[in-house]
Amino acid sequence: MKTVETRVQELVEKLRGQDCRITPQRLAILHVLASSRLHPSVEQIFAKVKGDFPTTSIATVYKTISLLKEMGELIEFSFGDGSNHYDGRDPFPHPHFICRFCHRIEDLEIPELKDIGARLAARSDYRITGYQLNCWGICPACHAAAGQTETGLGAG
Amino acid sequence: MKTVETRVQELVEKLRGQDCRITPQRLAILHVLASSRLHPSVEQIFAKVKGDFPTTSIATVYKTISLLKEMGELIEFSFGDGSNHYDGRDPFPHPHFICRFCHRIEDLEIPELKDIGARLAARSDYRITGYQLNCWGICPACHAAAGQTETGLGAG
DNA sequence: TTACATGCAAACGGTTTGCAGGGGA
DNA sequence: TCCCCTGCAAACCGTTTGCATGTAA
Repeated sequence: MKTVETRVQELVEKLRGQDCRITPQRLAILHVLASSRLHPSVEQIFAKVKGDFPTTSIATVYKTISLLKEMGELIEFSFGDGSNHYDGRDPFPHPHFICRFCHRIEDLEIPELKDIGARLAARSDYRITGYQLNCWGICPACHAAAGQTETGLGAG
Repeated sequence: MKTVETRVQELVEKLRGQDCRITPQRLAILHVLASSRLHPSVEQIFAKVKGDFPTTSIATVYKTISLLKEMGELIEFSFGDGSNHYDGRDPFPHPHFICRFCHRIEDLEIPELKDIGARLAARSDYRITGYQLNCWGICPACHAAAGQTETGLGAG
């Protein structure tokens, strides 16, 4: 995985290539996106950027996010919690894990599903061009913190 | 797969078991949920129910949906199109396909991923209790209707 | 008869938009 | 300098809530 600064520079160059200007606010947003492993919401990105630029508007965050999304440089997730979440580190589809208790969102390594993308893309009748695999459950921290009663594989 | 009427009766009995009343509006909602293969939104369910009960309120649809969701009798999806979609025919997780052009949502048969649920549940470190696999692409109808340029496996 | 469901309207919260002023290139 | 970007506020829209009335059991 590339470093945070490498990814920021990559995004800067892609924006410049689209005749977009690199403002201090945008740079701060890019840095949050490139460094956040926990798939932040717009509100969370906004909160971090505000630390450096207190006058920042949430509309600016939305506009930059929208720009990057159109360019295919970040993945948008709707986990049904009311707000969307974003992965700006790795815009290529990969499995995610959402803890039912603390709601943290992490990348998930599933070795036996490593080639799921190729398998899906190879299907001839449906022309699959992208996917999202989201898994819900209990993260190690929450599992350790409390005995758990939920078992089996239920809805969503 | 069970018939529409069988599924409606099943839902009726589960609601009765929770001391819920079976009103004509609810019965109509159950019928739409049990018969819709295309994973309707609340607005779409509302439109169908209104055909039989013109005075129906959308709040009633939301309340019944919420009830069934809590009972685990339907799956809720957020595909990022602004509204949630529901599967009341089969509340057990299974892959879905969303057409990028006509936005239809269908169940997807992926034989080689038939045991994905078991594989995920068997993972010891993360206690996975549910999942959603959503695939985006071009449905046969849209593919036939127009030449397509999109290839590869891009973001979500 | 009575507790629950309905339907209306207002509230809510995340997202989008319009616009005047500011600043990157 | 020029055009894009910012920040504010209002609009937007799916969803939730409160409450008086209606109705299933």
